Amino acid sequence: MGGSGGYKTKQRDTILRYMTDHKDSHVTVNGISDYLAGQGARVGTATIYRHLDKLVEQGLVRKYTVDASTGACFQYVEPERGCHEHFHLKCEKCGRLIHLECSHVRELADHVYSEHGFRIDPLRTVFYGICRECSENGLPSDNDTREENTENE
Amino acid sequence: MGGSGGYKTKQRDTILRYMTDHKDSHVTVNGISDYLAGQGARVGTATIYRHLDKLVEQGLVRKYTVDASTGACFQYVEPERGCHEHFHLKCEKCGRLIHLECSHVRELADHVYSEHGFRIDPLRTVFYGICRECSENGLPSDNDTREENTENE
DNA sequence: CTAGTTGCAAAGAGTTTGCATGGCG
DNA sequence: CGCCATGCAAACTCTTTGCAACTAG
Repeated sequence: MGGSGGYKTKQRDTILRYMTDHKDSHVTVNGISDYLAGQGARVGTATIYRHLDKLVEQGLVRKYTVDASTGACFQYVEPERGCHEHFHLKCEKCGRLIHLECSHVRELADHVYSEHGFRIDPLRTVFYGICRECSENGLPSDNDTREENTENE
Repeated sequence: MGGSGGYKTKQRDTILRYMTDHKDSHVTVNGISDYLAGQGARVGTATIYRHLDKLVEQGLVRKYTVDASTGACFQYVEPERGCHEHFHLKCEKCGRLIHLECSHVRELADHVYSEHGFRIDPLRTVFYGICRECSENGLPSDNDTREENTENE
């Protein structure tokens, strides 16, 4: 493929380093932008999007969308480690996104694949529900969670 | 408080009927809007969003986001079929929605609740991945699935 | 009559694109 | 020097909100 892939620029470096530094969390374009701005290493939003796109194509970064109005999340994927086997929990009340790294989940994924022939994509799949904090602080009576008009953001 | 749930209006009826008529496919707000406009039963976009939101809260409709720039997808959930009891798998390639009735999943939900304090909402949770048919017919070489997300739409 | 509902348009949020400038090679 | 990369702002798309008119109960 033709050479390209690109020049080695300061911005590309900055973004990639940010991604590798945050490989354990999902980051948003806004988050990157703000952080870099705070570091005095301001990078234009368009540039961030363009690099992230390239990285996704190269398989170095995964992109997933939790909610249409929230914006996409990105995460660095370590080439050596292959696929990350962790899932995400999203609280419908506080909107928090929680990491779930748990052998049970991996087992489930294996089971669904071998028994049902369906290969679950862990990075795309998000479990919706109510997190511990919200179910403790939220309602005294927990008779029906769905009624709680969520302020989805 | 509230009440509601509401008045019985022509628009609500129109939208709900559209949803039940398309229970086997995922629809977008735009799709609904266009279709209704073509039928002479034009309904404002805001109204569609508002009703869909309510229907989601009531558990009659499921919402999921495939891609930020594509818009959210909605699908009617048949109350009689007890879809509240099980989970769904959504194939990212063919778009099919598969019902997963499996004790393993419930076990996982239980585990996540007892160990991680997170209560998963089966109604809203959708597992994304690739279904059996697509992974068999889809790619000639299956050395790397990750690359195959071209026509994601 | 009262309160929820509708629709339009404006406001927001996230993402993409055009274009002139700047930097890598 | 050629060509890709960068930034800014404008353009777009999807979604939400404000508000006045409307309608179900």
